[in-house]
Amino acid sequence: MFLKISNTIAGELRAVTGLPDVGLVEGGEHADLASTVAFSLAKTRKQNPAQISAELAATLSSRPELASVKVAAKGPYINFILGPGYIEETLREAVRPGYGSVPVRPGRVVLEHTSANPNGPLHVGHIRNTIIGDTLARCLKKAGHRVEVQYYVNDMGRQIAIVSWGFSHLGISRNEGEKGDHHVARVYIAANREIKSDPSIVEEIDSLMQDVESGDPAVSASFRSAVSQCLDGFKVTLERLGAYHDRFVWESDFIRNGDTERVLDGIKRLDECHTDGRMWLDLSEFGFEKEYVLRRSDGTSVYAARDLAYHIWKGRNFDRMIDVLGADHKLIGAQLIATLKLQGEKYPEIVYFEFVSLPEGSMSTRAGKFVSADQLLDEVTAKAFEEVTVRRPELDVDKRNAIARSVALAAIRYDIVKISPEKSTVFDWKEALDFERQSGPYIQYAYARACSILEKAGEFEEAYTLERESEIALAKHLAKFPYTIEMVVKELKPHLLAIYARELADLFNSFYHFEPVLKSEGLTRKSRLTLVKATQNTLGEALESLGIDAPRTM
RNA sequence: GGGCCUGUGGCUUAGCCAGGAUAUAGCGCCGGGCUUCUAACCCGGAUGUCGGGGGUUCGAAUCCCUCCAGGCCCGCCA
Repeated sequence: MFLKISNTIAGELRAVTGLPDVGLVEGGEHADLASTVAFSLAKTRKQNPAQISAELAATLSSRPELASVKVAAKGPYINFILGPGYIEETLREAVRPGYGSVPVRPGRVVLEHTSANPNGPLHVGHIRNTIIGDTLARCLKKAGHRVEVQYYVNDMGRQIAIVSWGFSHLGISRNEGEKGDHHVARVYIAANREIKSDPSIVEEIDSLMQDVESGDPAVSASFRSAVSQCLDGFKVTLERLGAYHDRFVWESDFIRNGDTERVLDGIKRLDECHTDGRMWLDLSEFGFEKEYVLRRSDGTSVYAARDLAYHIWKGRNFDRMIDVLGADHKLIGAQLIATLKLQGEKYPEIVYFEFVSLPEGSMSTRAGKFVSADQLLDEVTAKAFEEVTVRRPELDVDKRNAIARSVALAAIRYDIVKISPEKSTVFDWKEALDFERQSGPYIQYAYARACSILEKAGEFEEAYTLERESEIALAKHLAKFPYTIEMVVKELKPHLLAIYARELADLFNSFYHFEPVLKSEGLTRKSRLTLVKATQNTLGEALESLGIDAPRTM
């Protein structure tokens, strides 16, 4: 609704001024939308901008397309205030199930996220990737895109060789009840300690990497076993996080099926390719000084070569590729894109996020310095259970456990997704365990409240007459939901939805405290109930897109 | 040394790419509000050289230059 009226107003302004850019901005407290076009016209027309805006406002007021919009000049600004017709149409749309969704669009999108190395459990840094990626996938689907979500399993890297070596040399057995990924971390940390005290082990690691690339069955099986064990642990964590992958793609498959060799053969023919024992690309025409090495002098391929094969495969099977990667991948991501361009292949859109560190410094799986996602989930869930028990002591344990799980997931996902990805953050237990303002549970609570009102109200006839300030502000925000989803998908910025949902909950809570719903009467009651229903529906859709449960009671 | 990102009240943060009207919220602080639709809530108040300095513009948190501070990257690692 908001999108539609914005386009109409912009179109009218263009028609009236003849300018392509009509300076349409948010109106703040003055209006719903405003135009600053009078400033730019002031120069060419050599007139006072206030005079121009007054004239334009008068002209626009008489346009039939803007019949439901109040147009008024205020100084140099042209203000647009959306009227009752807009509110009514918004409410009619917002009460419908699936509000904000659009029909399926042509083309398929492949979105890769998380793809952490299987050398230890997912930690609070990795799950920033998971949550950004999963939220994007949900928003893309809501916006009508067909999406396949993939996890790229780095199963033949040096880290995995170290884990494999550790398993066969250190005899570290799995503890009772220990998750596979946590066990792998202990092996990995111990193996690194061994390497540090005896650097000659590095030769054994190198030899393992050569064996796996040449397809040695025993070594491959050993790698695969370690990776599978870790991945099984990841899957449990991802499930708890409410994040879903359609497919796990194994890096080694691109060696086994010959894709990597074929890709390297193709690259060999490029002018930018140099072979001096190793094989590398000169990407200086793209501004990269660094040599982009694809094959070692011992003949084995490096990660970049396999990644190239993976992306070419994705590009040929999908219409659009999106990768979610840590900011440490910026250089290699840009090199990957440059190389794909050289080959005339499709290249990915990459969403980067900055690092999450601990108060004591950066996280390191190798050094055992990390807070695992499992630990975070456990502690937040325990705290949530305490909270639920205090607030709802009458509920039985199962019910309280269910709410606690839902609240914990909301707290974790929201805490992470609300921060714009380009901001590096420091993990803070106090914030993670806070379920109040600007949190996921806060939004869930608004939803549960709306559900409670609707349940008590029973059947009612919908009506669309809103008069109070808090009602109108709420309804106007509902109108922006489809626009917000559009923006998230267009800009690949999931935090916009997080901010939107929080603002919606804020406005609903204010409305709730100012205007009685069930105790009001007649048209007012019907209209307010319709507003509550529209809000409940929109909050539900927003929460679903954020990967957060929408509990009817909490 | 070079490249990328970040710097907004004591703390966290939106807005920046597509420049506009007194800069968005939260935490914390001060003061109110639960016999009233779920107080995981609401209302009011104090708190800002939008890192510093130049520039462009009628207008700069937003664009350009420069400096400062922090993070990340610059492996025949992934």
